[in-house]
Amino acid sequence: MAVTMHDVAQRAGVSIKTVSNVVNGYPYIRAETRQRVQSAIEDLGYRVNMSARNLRTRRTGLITLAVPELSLPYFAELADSVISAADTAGWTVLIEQTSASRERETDVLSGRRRHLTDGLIFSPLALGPDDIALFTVDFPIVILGERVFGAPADHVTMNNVAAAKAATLHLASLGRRRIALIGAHAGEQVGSAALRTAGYLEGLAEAGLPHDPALIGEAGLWHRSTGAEAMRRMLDDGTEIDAVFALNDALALGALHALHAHGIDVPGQVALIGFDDVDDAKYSVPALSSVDPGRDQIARTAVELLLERIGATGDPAPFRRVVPDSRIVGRESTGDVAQGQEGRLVSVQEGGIETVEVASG
Amino acid sequence: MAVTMHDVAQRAGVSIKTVSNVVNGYPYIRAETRQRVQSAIEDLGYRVNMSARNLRTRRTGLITLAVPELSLPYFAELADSVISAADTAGWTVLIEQTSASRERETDVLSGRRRHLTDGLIFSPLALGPDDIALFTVDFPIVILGERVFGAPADHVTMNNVAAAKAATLHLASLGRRRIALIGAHAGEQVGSAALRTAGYLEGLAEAGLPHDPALIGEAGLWHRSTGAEAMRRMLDDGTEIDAVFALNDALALGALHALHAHGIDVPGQVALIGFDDVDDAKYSVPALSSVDPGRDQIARTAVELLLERIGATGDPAPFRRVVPDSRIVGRESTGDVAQGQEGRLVSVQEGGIETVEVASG
DNA sequence: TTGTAGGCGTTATCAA
DNA sequence: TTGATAACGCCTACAA
Repeated sequence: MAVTMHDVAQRAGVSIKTVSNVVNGYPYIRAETRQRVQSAIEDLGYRVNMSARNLRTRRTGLITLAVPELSLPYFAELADSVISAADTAGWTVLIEQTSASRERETDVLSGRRRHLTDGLIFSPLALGPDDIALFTVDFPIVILGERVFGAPADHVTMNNVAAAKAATLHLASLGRRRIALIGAHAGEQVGSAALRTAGYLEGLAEAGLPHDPALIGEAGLWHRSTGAEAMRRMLDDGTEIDAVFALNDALALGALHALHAHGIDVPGQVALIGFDDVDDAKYSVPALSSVDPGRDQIARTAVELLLERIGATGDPAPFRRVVPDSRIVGRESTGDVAQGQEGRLVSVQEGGIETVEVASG
Repeated sequence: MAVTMHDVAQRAGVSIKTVSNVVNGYPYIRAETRQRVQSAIEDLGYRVNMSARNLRTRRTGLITLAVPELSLPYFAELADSVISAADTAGWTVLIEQTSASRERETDVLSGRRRHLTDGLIFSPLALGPDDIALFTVDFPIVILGERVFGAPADHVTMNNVAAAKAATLHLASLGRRRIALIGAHAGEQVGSAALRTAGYLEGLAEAGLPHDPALIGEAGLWHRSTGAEAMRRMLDDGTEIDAVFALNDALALGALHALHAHGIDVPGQVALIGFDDVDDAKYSVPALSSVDPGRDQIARTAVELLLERIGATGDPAPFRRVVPDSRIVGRESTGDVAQGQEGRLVSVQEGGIETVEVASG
């Protein structure tokens, strides 16, 4: 049977409450008493029973991070950052994988596991603006991305349009004229695909390049395999290109594979840039240029906002939308650095913080 | 204030116990009563309070998975598999990152979070055979890997020696004579590095190749960067090689980068094989041959063994050691397939199950 | 088939 | 500075 505060109290010859005080760092305890309790705790190997504490305090000390899939490097790295940030603040993270399915994303908001944690950092991929009502719940949420603006929650997003535009302009500045896009979602109005595509189009316009639909490659899921397929299709169609902007790094690495398979030199014949700046990017051959959307800052900010709201009392603060700075990192795949050299910072797109008006939930 | 069973009972005009029975699927309830309770639950938006249930049942429904780092693709994919397997069985996974530090690994066994979950799947990287005593705890553990054999726990391990030997023999079978190893840990007696190195030496011996210390490249951490460095050092030293066995895929991808930077053709001049068969392997250029250690089966087996032990009553079953089959997957980097083709199965090393004698903890 | 009583281990309240 | 006592919300016995 597990050791309880009762056992410790008995052994130390004090009351249960005193043990509790010692455990929780209550300051007004005689040093001698504290010492005796500490010894008893160690002798008995006592550990606080979290379930009991949680029941009593109505807090679990856990937050949920809901992402599509951990095996996607971007989300694995994000999870790493979120866990570390939460850990520093003394909190523990529970990860939910949604597989980007509508059902599982809904479940995250109202399912079985909901009452296990005190708050949610949520990166939705299936839910959209029509589902805002689902976000009206009795626990704080921080939403990553811009699929569901208007939901009663804080948002931490990427600088998608500005960063995509900057990436496109960077390719244009290298003299590329036939810039393909890989990863588009036809007809979608919200989400990263739509925003990054918009940025791409803005970039083309600003560079004075025409928009050719043949240069748009669809890819529903942003995996290496779909990136490779989309690239292959475009090449097989005989579409003439001299640059590729892939909407994330997985797509870019897949595209790189397909380009290589077609005997096309990167960056000689085709310059390539991705998005996310995952760790892999540095080590592909050639090393992949990418957009660094400020992942670590996103993670830290999300945890910060969430814990702030969990700890908040009184009137709810207005919701905020935070956009970290993003950066274009030039590497070998755009010829920004010679082979074997580190990536270099090409440009920075500034983010910002704004307050969002939402009917309080 | 949150809705409790009490509120539901009142609304449905039944006792608390009846609500509890409905919630927990107790069969002997009149359909009409059940219906009434269900409606009350929905009207009120009632959710079970997990803390209270956990306190009462002494179960949390959570298990911990402790790994070094999620940003390492192998562990991200392992976590994905473990979460999925646990989810299927109705369990939730809490991930702890240890950064392979001794302190954090010890913490996993006895720290603050220990009482949050019912069991532990642990992939230690710092603790070793001298720390077996730490594993004598009052909750079940499944250990991944073979650093701490003898600990009172079930083990799920890779077929390290046999698989490494097979990988080495595969390179030899391609006519390679100067097979380098990347990722060795000098002086270490336990752990993946030691075992895979042993397999490499066995492979060399069986192929009748001499062991040349110049062909052994050290790399403490198995990251892409350290793999690239180790490879670079060896190349800069002018060591003659025609094949590389990297002890994991991250090292292999780093090595590939370094080989490329030196203008060396893979597999033309140097054949390359990794270990882990992470998703990246398929999409590097050239696609990376690798050892598939049976990750998914490892995850499923670990979850299965753990849940079995959590649910066990009565005398403890003897500890088991399970070794899934491993496979050599040949791709472009060993010239096993032509460019653009899928990998092919080169060989299978059979694992097995054995019972381990350990003084019961 | 349903209800009542009691306790799981902790923290909050209020005295002492 | 410390102690008694009452919840927190649920489940297990046992009774009806």
